[in-house]
Amino acid sequence: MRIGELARRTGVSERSLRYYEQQGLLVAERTPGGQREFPEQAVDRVIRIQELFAAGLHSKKIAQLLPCMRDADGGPSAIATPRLVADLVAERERIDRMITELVNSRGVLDDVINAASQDRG
Amino acid sequence: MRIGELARRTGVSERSLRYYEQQGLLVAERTPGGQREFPEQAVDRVIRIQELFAAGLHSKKIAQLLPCMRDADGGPSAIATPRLVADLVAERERIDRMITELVNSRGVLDDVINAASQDRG
DNA sequence: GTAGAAGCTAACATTGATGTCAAGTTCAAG
DNA sequence: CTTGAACTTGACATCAATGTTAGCTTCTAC
Repeated sequence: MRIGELARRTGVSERSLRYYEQQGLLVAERTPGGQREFPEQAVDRVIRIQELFAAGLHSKKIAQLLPCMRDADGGPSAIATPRLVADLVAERERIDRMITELVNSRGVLDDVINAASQDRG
Repeated sequence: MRIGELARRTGVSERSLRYYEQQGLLVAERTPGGQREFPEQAVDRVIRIQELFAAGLHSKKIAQLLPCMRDADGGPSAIATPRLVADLVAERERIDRMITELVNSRGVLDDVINAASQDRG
């Protein structure tokens, strides 16, 4: 599919998709005229890329990580190096702390929202 | 306490603490010489501010939110307006989506880490 | 072949919290 | 009083993903 459809189907801007390709996170064929042709599988991949961005990973690390993920259509095409594994373990710890913080913040918002709705009966 | 101690005890840089005060997130007395004097309670508050930042709230929204939180030492000093409540509900939904994404990403990292460690037995 | 939608590259802007540096002031202890 | 640590304000820099614009090209359908 071309970039417009991918953008529509993932909710990610064309600008970002081009950026992802530039960073090596997406691979696209090119038509003779030079337009990008993404595989169907790109939809899932974009969604996972977004999740990893949301988790605070930088594009460089995501680029290293992606080949080691098992895709919908098969096993991973690479195994993480020990160095990468160490990085990922650190990221995982960071994500765990982040989740804790998010849960706490969610609780704070809950309190404030509940206090207000209770105040107004 | 002065800013250095607060920075040490919260792990937040002095730069950020000054920024928080400027944004109305922290209130500090001043010594006759003009130095900030933070109350003991600022430690908890800074930690909660950091959590809210981590949750993706902007300083402006946090500033609105803070007076409505119940502090360690008492009830809330304000009740959220309906407008603010609507905002907070939206933020809460965003946080929920964010947690979901984080959990997914954590799973991806787990897979890659496990695949590597298993590969090396 | 032509019109309009969709795509391309490239460059510049934005955002928002935080880092950093400079030049000067205050504080605490001898 | 003096010295050094701690503090002040202000300005400028950074980061990384994304927005925006401009000028040009390709594709699709008639």
